[in-house]
Amino acid sequence: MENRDTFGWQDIHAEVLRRIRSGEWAAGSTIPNEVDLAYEFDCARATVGRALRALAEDGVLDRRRRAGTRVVAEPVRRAVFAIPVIRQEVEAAGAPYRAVLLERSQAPATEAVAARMALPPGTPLLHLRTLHMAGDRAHCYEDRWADPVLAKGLGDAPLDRISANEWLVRNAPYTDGEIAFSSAAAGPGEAELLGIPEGAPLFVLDRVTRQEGRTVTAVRLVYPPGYRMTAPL
Amino acid sequence: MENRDTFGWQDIHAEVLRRIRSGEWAAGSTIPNEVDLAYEFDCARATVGRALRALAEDGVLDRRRRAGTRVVAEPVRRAVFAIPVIRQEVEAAGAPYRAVLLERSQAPATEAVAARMALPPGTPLLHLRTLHMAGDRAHCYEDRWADPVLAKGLGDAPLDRISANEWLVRNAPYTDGEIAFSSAAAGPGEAELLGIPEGAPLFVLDRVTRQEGRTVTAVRLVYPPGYRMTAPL
DNA sequence: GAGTGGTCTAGACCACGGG
DNA sequence: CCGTGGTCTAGACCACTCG
Repeated sequence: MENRDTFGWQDIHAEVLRRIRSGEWAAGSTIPNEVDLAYEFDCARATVGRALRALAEDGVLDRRRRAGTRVVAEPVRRAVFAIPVIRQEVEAAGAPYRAVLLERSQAPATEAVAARMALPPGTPLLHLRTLHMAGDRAHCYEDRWADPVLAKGLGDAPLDRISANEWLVRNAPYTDGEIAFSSAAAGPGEAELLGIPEGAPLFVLDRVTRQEGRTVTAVRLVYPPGYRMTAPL
Repeated sequence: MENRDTFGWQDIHAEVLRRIRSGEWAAGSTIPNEVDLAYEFDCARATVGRALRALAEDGVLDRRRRAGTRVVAEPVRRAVFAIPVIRQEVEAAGAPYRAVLLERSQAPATEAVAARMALPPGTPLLHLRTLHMAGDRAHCYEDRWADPVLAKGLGDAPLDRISANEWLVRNAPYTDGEIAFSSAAAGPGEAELLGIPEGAPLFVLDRVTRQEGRTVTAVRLVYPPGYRMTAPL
């Protein structure tokens, strides 16, 4: 439709990507510098910079002062997963969401939990176990441990309206953390709660969040077989 | 060390994030516009824009023309996973890497594969099965199907030096695709190849890549129990 | 219609780090 | 040292969309 005679940064982004994909600019090679590209595309240097910065953030280019901009040799494939809010995940599937609070207690950290949270074993912690229901079917099982100091108030919060996760997001912000996916065989308790055979292959999501180096909460979400966590590439 | 009297975009980024985390700017509320913030921080509007854009890319802010910039109410947690190159993954663990090509053949697409690749069942495809070894231990099992036209040459390529994955990265670029994680019980074949009991909980990575809407390759990587895919939060 | 963010410019200075 | 990318500025125009 349009006959453009100028280039925006997205056009440059696309053109550079095309040259890389086509092999015109080989993996590992240095591409022209910003000034030269600005001349070629007849635009300001900042516009080229904007395009190249985006490609660098995508992991396609490696940019260094003085050394120039290189095409990354082995592009590490990165996938950005949107970790769903369980309530929304269930409702998006068209099922009514309900959470069943199985346990909320003060308990000393077990060996395993202490290791995950980088605390001495026996440290008093808040322990919450929740079953997330999609209609009358179990969607996933949540086993959460939280620091009673950093998450002060969680022990008494009304968790019928908002989940422990939502409470923590609002009241105990984190500065960093990790997430991990893995698989595990269903134990007797998990099997009964989720309504699946013992030993069934579970999908496990472990998440630890910290505030200034101190662990706020460690949560394990366990999904029955068939659950898929997907992301665009 | 330094006593700064000006603000860079990263300083503004940090300060805005602090105001959000502290509740000074509540979730869901609209924050001041770029012009006002530029006045407050005594800098150019573009500098504020740079900081706010970064926060929007992080999923913390929602920016709309005319409507202004709002603090996202339920920040969708995003995790960026670096999908490892298997050779590097193994060598990083200190084990010698070796790939065993179990099968390389032309075969018609099965129902399941046809569905995954959005092709009619029976379409002739390239089928490669590889066992990735870490020392004398199986690290993961790869089951790959590829379009023989888009991946022309893969059928004859010497896969002892570079893997099918590396060959495809170099010779059959993709424009888009998806990746998915899930769990599954080990079948008899997988169990024997990986040296684990039948029915053991596998960690499964499915990846499909396309070029201009046409599927280039569909690959399934199967890891034995204990494997973890981690990412910073 | 008007206010907001999105983009671009032409120029400037700075910070890093390869040679 | 000095070329490169990183950042900032002051201004301008545009695109979107809410009221």
